[in-house]
Amino acid sequence: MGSATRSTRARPEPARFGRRLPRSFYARGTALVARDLLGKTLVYDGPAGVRAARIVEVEAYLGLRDPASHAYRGPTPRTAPMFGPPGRSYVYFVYGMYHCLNVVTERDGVAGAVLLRGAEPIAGVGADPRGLAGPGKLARAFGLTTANTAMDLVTSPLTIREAPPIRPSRVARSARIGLRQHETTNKPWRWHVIGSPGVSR
DNA sequence: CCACCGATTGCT
DNA sequence: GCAATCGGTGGT
Repeated sequence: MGSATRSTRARPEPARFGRRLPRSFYARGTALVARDLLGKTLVYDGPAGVRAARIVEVEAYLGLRDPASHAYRGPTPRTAPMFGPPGRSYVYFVYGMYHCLNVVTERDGVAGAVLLRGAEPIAGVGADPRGLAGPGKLARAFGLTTANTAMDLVTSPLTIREAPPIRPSRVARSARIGLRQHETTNKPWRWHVIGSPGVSR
């Protein structure tokens, strides 16, 4: 009926970026999702305007089997989104001054997420090629805080969009960064685009 | 209630 | 190499 044309309709999506990744993309296993996020476009159509960047560095975090994961000891108020349905954000606050953005991966009830550690500027995030190199800097450049946790990447203004894939020969895999060295935490669950200035290190 | 500490960053 | 800075978490 006529009610469909009221002002409740969503703001037009930015046309210059690719199509949003479907829910199914996020539900294929954390490691596979992590690898496939390289090259995709992170877009946030937020209060400060449209911001976008190309993802070039990620890390996978699991749940009860991963001592390095926030979800290792079970769900808490902060980590609840990690146990929620796939395709949502999990943003946490660390060191009293930084925020970090994750993409939730496993099915509802199972913990799993991919930390976005590095990206290359596309729009609205400055031109410094090193400005998004590191999870704290990336979240800051996008203006993301804990207020942005548990956002649905499939239906909200925070999205990840399709983009030309990264050649396998351009992808490196290594141990995760910033963890207390432990046999169980040094698994090769970090992926990055070789040579990109958006990689933290 | 209290004490510890971190999926970081930037400066010495 | 290390200080900054503070909310989440777990133990008392």
